[in-house]
Amino acid sequence: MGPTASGKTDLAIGLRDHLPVELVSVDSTLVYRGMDIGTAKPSAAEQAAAPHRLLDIRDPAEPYSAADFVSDAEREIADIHAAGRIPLLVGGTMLYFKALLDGLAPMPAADSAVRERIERDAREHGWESVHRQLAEVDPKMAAEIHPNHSQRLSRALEVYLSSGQTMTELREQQARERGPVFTDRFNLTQLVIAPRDRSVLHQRIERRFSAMMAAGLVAEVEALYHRGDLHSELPAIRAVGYRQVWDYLDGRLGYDEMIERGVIATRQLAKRQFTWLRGWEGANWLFSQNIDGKAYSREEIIRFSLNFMPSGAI
RNA sequence: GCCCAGAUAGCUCAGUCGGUAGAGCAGUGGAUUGAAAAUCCUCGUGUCGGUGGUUCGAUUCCGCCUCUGGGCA
Repeated sequence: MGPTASGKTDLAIGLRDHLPVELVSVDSTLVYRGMDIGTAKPSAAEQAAAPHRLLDIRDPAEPYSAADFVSDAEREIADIHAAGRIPLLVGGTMLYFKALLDGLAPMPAADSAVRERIERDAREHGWESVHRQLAEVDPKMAAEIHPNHSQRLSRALEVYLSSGQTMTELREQQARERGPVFTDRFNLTQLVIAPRDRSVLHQRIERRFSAMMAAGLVAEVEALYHRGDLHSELPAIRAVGYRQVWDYLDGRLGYDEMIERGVIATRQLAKRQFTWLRGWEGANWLFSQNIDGKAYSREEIIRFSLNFMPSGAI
């Protein structure tokens, strides 16, 4: 686990030379085909040397979800174990990690018709009205969710409207029926890789974004743009970098502004990932720079991470 | 050289009929159960360009200086 641009992929590939691991991507954007440069997807050469699972499994028009990930990842993990190898899950989509570790409540999948109905209701009567409706059926959830948080408000009401059960009830059911948790089922080692100083990560992010531009990010997004069936509301097109280039192609951002907004969005993503990671139970931190700010070499980082591995694995 | 307009938070700017100032963006901390690279919440003292003057009190009014635009030479 680690924030964007922290060197996760590089470490994972390096570990493959030392341990019998198979890589499983934990990333909400790497699942999309045709989105390679902006997602920093491992190159063809890297994938040839170290195959990643759960890459390129969706078209950008198709949404992917935390629940999809959990079932896909469970399947890959079982498959890797069956082959007598160790699954190495690598990525920065922290909700996916959490969903895999803690499980999800038995909730209905997203329902676009119900979702649209709630959207329309919100447009006509405001989100306060949606919040009030939720408070009537699920006061506990309504109290937990900020009235401005349209996305979570919508989902909570959607769960009730499409299943007849409230999110609170379904979570209680999840707690009651909880089987053996992930950490009981498997011998788990959790590693976080990140630089010590935020400013170092900010520099890496800026440099990497420039490299993405040089590698042809605009052309990559242009290809998606010209397909005609994609739009800016899709999860894939809302991804960091893609959204800003899309706005540039739409004429809503100038070239320099596009780059600036893209870098800013990446920094903000990293900040949110840090919020997840800081409080992560069971995380072993692996800093990619020493106390003086000097960057560790790839070999040093690999060696440090091997120290955390259960001896039986090696 | 002259005229005009500016100079206020990291950036763009608002404002103070004279009582030492606040928005957006950035940044920070947090939340997060089928959109999560999404979405939402919290946090704002800075010689108000410098220096003299008027005043009980000047970032605000006046003079001079410096710098930045624009115009005229």
